[in-house]
Amino acid sequence: MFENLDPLLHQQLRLAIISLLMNVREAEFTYIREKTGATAGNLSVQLSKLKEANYIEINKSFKDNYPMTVCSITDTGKAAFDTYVAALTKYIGKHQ
Amino acid sequence: MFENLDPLLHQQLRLAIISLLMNVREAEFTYIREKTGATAGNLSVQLSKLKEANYIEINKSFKDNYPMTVCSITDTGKAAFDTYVAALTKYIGKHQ
DNA sequence: TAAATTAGTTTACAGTATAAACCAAAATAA
DNA sequence: TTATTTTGGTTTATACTGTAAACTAATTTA
Repeated sequence: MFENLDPLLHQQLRLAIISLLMNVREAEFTYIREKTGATAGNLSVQLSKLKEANYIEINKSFKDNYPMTVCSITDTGKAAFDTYVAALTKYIGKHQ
Repeated sequence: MFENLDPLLHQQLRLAIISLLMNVREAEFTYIREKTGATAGNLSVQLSKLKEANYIEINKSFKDNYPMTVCSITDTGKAAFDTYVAALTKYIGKHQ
């Protein structure tokens, strides 16, 4: 009746990150930080977890002499998000 | 951009409980346990948290000489669920 | 009368989330 | 030039949470 909700996605900040990345090709660390309102520390940790699960890719480079971290969602991440949304919808389905 | 998700509702079992109670006038402990697949211990803890927040009411009585715990959602709980669903929808909105 | 079942609660532990502390380089101010 | 601040992060300590296991207590069954 109630499917399991992917614990990696069922967390506010990580869900917000993935939600953002579903809508853009890629996004900078700073951009994600601003959009989500997260602290840099927290964001760094949660991005690492998403990367470990292969839900996102992280590319570190330099831009104007400053480090720049660019993130993008993987196919695995997209699929996980779709599955999560489908499951979640069954919890809240009749009431949206 | 991303509203906060009520942490009390943003948890699988508690969300399942509330989701169930949105659809019935009241439900027994055992019924909720079967529907959610939770262990009795976990269910007991999470019901207590929902009660503390006044999201549900818990009535303990006896039925056929056995204790019987009956739960129902409060107006506060209904409002919280609606708010939660509205917020959550913004995270997953475009992809449902 | 011993064992199993029903219906829970309590609690100890593992896992998670988060902010604070930290790092390093670059830019700016004094 | 040298101190201070800013940028862009990472690491880590702590508090919080979720969960299963252990427990309680009454009842039923063998």
